[in-house]
Amino acid sequence: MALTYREYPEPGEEATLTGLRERKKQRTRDALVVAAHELFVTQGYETTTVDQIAEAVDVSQRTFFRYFANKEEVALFVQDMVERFYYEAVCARPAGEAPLECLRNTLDDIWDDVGAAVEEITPIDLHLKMCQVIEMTPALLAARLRHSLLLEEKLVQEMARRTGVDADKDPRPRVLVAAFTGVTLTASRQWSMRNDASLAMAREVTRDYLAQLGPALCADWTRQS
Amino acid sequence: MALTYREYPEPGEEATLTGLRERKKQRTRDALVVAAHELFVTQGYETTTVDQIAEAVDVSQRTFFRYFANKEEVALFVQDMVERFYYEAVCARPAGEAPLECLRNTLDDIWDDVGAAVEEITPIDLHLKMCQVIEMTPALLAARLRHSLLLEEKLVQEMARRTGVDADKDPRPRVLVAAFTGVTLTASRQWSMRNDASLAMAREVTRDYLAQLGPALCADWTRQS
DNA sequence: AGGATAATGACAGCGACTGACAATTGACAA
DNA sequence: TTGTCAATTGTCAGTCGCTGTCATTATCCT
Repeated sequence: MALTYREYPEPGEEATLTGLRERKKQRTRDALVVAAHELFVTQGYETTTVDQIAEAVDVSQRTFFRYFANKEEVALFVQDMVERFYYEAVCARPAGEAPLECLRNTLDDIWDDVGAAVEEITPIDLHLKMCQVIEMTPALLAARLRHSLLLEEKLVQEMARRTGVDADKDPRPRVLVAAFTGVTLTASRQWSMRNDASLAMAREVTRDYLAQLGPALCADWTRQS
Repeated sequence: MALTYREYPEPGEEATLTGLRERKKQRTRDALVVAAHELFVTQGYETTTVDQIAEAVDVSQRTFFRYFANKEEVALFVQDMVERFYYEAVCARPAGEAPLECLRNTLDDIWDDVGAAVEEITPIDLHLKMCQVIEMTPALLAARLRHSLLLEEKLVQEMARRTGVDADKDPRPRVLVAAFTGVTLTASRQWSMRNDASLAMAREVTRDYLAQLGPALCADWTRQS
């Protein structure tokens, strides 16, 4: 069970589109993603078989499994792309920012670019509906949380690097990132369960939730925040 | 895919040990748990088949699936028991405490009782090794995170109830619980990866991590905390 | 003791996934 | 252009997780 996606920009390896072969592979993979998402959204994840997905793109089931290690992977493909996107945006931040600011500001900044990146693979509407399917489907939700944990570890390393602390001695990088991603996940979960979900809405909800991090830890909730 | 365990104390339904039938079922179930955990610990989760577990307890594979909805469930059985244990301890707390204090103090208080509760089913050593297997095995880690999310939602409701706020309007209960469980999960993860893991150690690591919640959110990490 | 009820075993079947091998297709040099 | 090599794909067989069904066995209750 690969934890990273094969076929995708390894660090240092450009996504070379040269050659008919490469282009054909990209097209097949994207077609599989879109076809799978459409099936998942219309008839549900569990009730969709891999054979159906393969048939929709007219490849063999075996070929499907050469592109995606398992059925979950094709379902989480776009979300994972967004996560990689976020991580790289964090790494590209100026050095001056405080850790929490860095994580939060990055999130606030990338939404438009995320939308563009998603559109290159699948219609945004489909992606939004797919987000709901992920939240609704236990197996997908579980896989999503595990993927988030992988991102978390990478963010921990980056925060430690930025601040010059040792993540193995000082718990603060882990604590910060854990709290941050915990709140972010909850926000995205609450967001996707709304029926008026949109990218703009995601930005707002996430911002609101993160703004409550300080007040929520406070002892006294009697005053309205 | 059941999200709760069948056969187990539903609210209001006592775990009646009356009757030979009930006792026999409990024994079979516990035997399955112990046999499964021993196999998982010695030869790994993925490489252990359900047939092997069933054979070790001398029941049919079909019977195994009458006790556990899937292979994951038997692996997470004890951890889930601990989570239920924690939740009920939270609900039994005095009303005066502030939300974060309540969650933290409960955690600090229950470790001994948790140990006793675990011992009733499986040797603690086995459970500790099983915790490591869970962290190491992608499928189990994913399932564990999803189960934690279920607990999270229950804790949100309880925190909202205690403080008299509406969890659908006020984001603070969700934000607090998300940050708290995020940090707690990270702590338990770091703990279980140590090779000197013990229950006492778990208490310490978790306490340390939670104590860093405030400082970690702080802008300035230049001073050693 | 005996009938109702619950637990189990045996079996057949589906879907996810994998290894192996043969067939096809694009890349590249002669 | 053509022939060779390597990458991609399809086919097939097989394992494992999991489920429905039905006959069999074991407990419960009067």
